[in-house]
Amino acid sequence: MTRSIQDVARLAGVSSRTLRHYDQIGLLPPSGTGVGGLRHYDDAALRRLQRILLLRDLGMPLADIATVLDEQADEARALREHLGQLRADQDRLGRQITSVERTLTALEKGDRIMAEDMLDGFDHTQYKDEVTERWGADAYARSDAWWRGLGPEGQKSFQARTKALGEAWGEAASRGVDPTSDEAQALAARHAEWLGSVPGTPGSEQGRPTKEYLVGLADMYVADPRFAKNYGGTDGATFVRDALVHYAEREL
Amino acid sequence: MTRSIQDVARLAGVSSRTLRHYDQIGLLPPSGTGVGGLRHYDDAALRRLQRILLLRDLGMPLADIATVLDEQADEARALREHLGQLRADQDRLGRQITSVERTLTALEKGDRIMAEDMLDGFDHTQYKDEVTERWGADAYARSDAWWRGLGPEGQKSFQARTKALGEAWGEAASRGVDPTSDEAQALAARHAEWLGSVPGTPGSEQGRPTKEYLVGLADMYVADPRFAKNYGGTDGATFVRDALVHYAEREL
DNA sequence: GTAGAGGTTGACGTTGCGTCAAGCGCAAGG
DNA sequence: CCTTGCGCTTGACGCAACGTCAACCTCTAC
Repeated sequence: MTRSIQDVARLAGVSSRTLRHYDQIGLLPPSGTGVGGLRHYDDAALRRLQRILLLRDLGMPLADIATVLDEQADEARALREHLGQLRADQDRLGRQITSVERTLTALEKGDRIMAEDMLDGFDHTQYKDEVTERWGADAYARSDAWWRGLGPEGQKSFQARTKALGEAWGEAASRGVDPTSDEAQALAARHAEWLGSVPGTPGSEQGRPTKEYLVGLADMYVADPRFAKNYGGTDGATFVRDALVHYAEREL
Repeated sequence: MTRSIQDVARLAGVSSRTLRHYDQIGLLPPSGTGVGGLRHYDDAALRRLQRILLLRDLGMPLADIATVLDEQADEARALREHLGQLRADQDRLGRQITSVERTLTALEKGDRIMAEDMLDGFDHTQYKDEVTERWGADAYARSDAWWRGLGPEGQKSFQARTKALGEAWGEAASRGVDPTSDEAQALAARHAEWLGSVPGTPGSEQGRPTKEYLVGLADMYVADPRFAKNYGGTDGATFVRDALVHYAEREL
């Protein structure tokens, strides 16, 4: 028994266009054609369609489905590879989500927080006492809440960005780049954007730190060895400061 | 001061093609053009590019970015909507991942037994090579040892039970029985018990398969025609799967 | 004079179909 | 007999975000 393209489409819950597409790419040719080129499908074709749709629903590209079904490829291996792809996508989505959440938080509440987490080797509790003393226990609590709210993924993502930024600075410093050069200024822009993504940073409501905050922070990078070590010591920190100050005066 | 397209591309870490694309769609026109149509970009364009790239990295479509940046749209609202989209994608991915994992589990652990005794007309050596290749000689040897250990009587008995079970499923499926009905659930129980009697089945130590194994297997019945044909094709296999999944969720 | 670097404008390829557009075969109705 | 109309056919464009040629131009350096 054979069915028309519409019958098959209804049975399988897809459009007839999809079936013609599958025919076109050779994924599912009809079992035969009648007058006027009308496609008809037998049970074998239906079963093949079911397998196709299952794999498709798993997110596998049609090209991969074709090879798996046609060439008796190692189905398990294909699925494992596909699983890796899916997990990678999920990770990326998770990072994007925490980023968007962070941006939203900054936009909506503009919470108070200080830069201790990322400036101090990523141990955001390391300077708890100092932070508490300087900005109050309340501020610390909120900062801590923000940090924990990021979740493991978000924290890792944030640390990765922080680390990448620090390395870019260090690399540019070691090459003796001019702090006022385009390259250094681009880094400064990234730095400012990064700061702006941290809720509580003065100016983060606008997505970028205030000029005063940025300049003050830049000085601190040089003055405070805990900061300086993240940028290759005093020399590196000096470079960073000069670049940031230059940036702040021009852009902010 | 203005920069060439390559300068901007390097500074921002994108390709010049991307910049020309952004020009083409009106997202980021160059601040001016020189001889021969050479594009050049000023600082304002660079800042706009930075914002574009930030939003792009958050996974926002270029079209949305354009509206957000140009029409002073509600950025927070746009981000929230985008966040919803991201979360939906993540959910879908999560479901796909668990589905693939289940399918893989069934493929890797289940087929070891099923490939020989049930899927292939009860010729348990027919796919010896395939089994050996996929899961190692050790796995095949153990399965084979179990099978031989049953003796002629035991083997005949097992085959009879297997055959009877398959026929009962097929008969119920053809009558259009509800997978959640008592009748179908009783069959599911028999099926689970049957599985539990096969050494190597996850959970067989307790005499019944684990929930995960049963659900994964159920999916395979639909996905793999070698399984499906034992239950009257895809339709029958779908019925069996639905009944088994329902059973697994309630009983295991 | 000529090569090379760096730029330009097309235009096609990618993925999985949705969505017209134009035309054909067959049945019912006027 | 002719017209509708349904169901189907084969193109062909559109979408997202560019990558990747291809052909051509302009300025500089040797």
